[in-house]
Amino acid sequence: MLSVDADRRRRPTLDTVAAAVGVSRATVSNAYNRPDQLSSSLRERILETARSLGYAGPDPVARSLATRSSAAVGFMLPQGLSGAFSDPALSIVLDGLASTVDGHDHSLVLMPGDSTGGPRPSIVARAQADVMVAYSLPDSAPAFDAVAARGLPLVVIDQPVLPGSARVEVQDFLGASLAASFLLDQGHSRFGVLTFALHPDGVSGPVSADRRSAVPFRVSRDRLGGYLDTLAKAGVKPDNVPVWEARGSDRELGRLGARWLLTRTPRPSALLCASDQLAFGCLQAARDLGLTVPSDVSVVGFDDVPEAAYSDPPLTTVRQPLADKGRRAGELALKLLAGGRPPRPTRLDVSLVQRASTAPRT
Amino acid sequence: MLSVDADRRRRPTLDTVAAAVGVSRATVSNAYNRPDQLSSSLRERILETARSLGYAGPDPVARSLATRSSAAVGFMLPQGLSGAFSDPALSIVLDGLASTVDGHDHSLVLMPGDSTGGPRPSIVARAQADVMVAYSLPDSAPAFDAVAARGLPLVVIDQPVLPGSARVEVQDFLGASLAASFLLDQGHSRFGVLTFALHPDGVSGPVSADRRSAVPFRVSRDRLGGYLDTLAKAGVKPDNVPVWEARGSDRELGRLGARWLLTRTPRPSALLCASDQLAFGCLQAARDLGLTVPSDVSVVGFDDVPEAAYSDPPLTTVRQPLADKGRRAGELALKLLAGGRPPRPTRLDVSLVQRASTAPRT
DNA sequence: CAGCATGACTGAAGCGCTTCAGTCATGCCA
DNA sequence: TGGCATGACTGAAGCGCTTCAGTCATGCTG
Repeated sequence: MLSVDADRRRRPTLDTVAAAVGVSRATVSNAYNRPDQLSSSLRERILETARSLGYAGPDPVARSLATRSSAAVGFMLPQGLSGAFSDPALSIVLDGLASTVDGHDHSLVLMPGDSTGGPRPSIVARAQADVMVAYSLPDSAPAFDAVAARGLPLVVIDQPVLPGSARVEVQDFLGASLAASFLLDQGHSRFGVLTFALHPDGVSGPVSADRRSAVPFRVSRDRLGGYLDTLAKAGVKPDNVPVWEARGSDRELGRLGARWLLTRTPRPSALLCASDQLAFGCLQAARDLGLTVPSDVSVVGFDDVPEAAYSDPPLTTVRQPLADKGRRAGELALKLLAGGRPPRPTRLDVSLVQRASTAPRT
Repeated sequence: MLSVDADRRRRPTLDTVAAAVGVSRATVSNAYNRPDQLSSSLRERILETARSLGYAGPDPVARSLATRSSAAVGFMLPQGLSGAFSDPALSIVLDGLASTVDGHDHSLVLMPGDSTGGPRPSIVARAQADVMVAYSLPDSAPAFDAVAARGLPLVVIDQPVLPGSARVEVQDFLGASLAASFLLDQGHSRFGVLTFALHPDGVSGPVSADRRSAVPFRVSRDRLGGYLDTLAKAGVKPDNVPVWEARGSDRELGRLGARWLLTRTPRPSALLCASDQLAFGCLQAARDLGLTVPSDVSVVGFDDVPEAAYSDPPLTTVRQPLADKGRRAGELALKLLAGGRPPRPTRLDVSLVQRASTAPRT
């Protein structure tokens, strides 16, 4: 402990190096940040001395203070990382984002959410980032106020418009509607819907009518709405469509919900899921119950994660360009950072990918 | 652009608030950080004024500079986030870590690696974190020097000891050896091994003898070594065991490698994989080739990710306590931050989980 | 050779905050 | 009433860096 403290206290600074070389602090700073401002021989000498003194370069924090920029983008998640990373869709988005900002020498600060459906405001208030990206937080999450209070630029992904923020999103409603139409065309008439969280309260279970109103997660709202509205237009009353809400989007929660859905009477001949993970759970549940997909029951997912092509059977699903979503968000973040105005929202396309988990109703 | 700049310039600071309330800057600071240092009525007044002025609390960067602590832990990855997050094992570790540090109001800064097998030194040098966690980087990655140069405390996961660093690791060699012994006991004698990267150069393919030496990734080294040494002790010469190196650890790369392994002559009756993801790829490859698991070929994985219980067939695999690994790393990081000395390495247990992807040789 | 552009380096003013040694009433005890 | 502990607040010294307006030789032009 003592020695750590001592280490800290002794760490050389710009001044140390400047004194050792016999130049001004500004010159040493220039040696690192503006090589064109000094002769290369002097620069070499400075760098060499720095090395021998154990000086690792300008302190990032002090640098950030002086430049008023921390070269980092904050990423706000609706839940803890556990839930987050078990969702491959998020991983892909995050990767797209990370590679974009990393390419511009910005780092990524992760801000996990809690039961309120987003990071705590105190976390946001203290995060060392100069632009924030929100990923599918509930509408009016407290985190948004915290971002606004700091006056940080904001990019939202899968989120309704917020004043002054840039936005990238996917046509979730349309995608869901494509899937529902497809199944209707295949002759199905008894449906079940499996959605992920409608509310951030961590509840799983059958969805009552009142829980279906004022859904704060836009994605859930649109996918569920896209399914139910399309069915309703075709004459399938929402009241006759059992809906299960899973508190997260993973395979096991999907299995649980699907078990419930597949034991309703009459049994649905088609299951519409809000994500591929949930759909994988359905495949499992069907197996558990001795049902065959797709002859006994058709299943569609949403996202088209890579695994959807390899499941057994391969999944019919709604494709959205996940990596693009992340990349685009990264570009927007960098643009806002550079002082750009938020452009009009980027809307990404969806399409239905037909594989083997669906079949015409026999 | 103008307005953003103006916004920036106008943002209130502690001084603005202090002046507005008519107290000293120190008192405003105390209102936020040491409520016991002033009367609660004054504190209320300060907070109220701050709110009305649009002051969001002390600037995190300035605060970090003054306190010489950025309340963040850096996480260094061997690859880009894409590869990283497609690996559920990493996600789980990261979640354990994140929830631990988040509970102590520390944030998480991600530092993705590149083709050198770790984050670029420049990234490390500029990262605003006061402790670093390295996850399975290659031995002597340049990132380590950068950490050392900054004098930051370091926690390594799955990594050989580095002077002054804390360490948590899993008994990979033992785990691999358990799996190999098990298959030997089951009567198998023709094996194939599927490993993830031995070197950070992004090469996939059959592994030659020279590539097998001086493997910089400890995990790869130990798992591969555990497999081959155990087989060798039982009389199965390493030269007779085909080994495929996948450049990453995902299902598709596994499938590719398994296709090669399963088309060797004689065909292996058992496949030993360095990860569950690779093993899932084997299951797929076997299906592709019209082989049945486990009657035609047995497959074992490594990690025991949740999905291993649900694959078809469920995977026999080596279990390691992934979440614990992350949590423990988080605790160590916090401990080092508090000035603690690195304790002796934490060694986590492994065990073999038998499921349905293995069978006695017929 | 005067005049001037150029290159190389410096001084000092911040960036916004924390912290610690004080200062100054106040109230209490003997 | 003197002495002193206590609570409330302040002044000023940093934290380590960037940046911009200079300063000062130096060499080039006409």
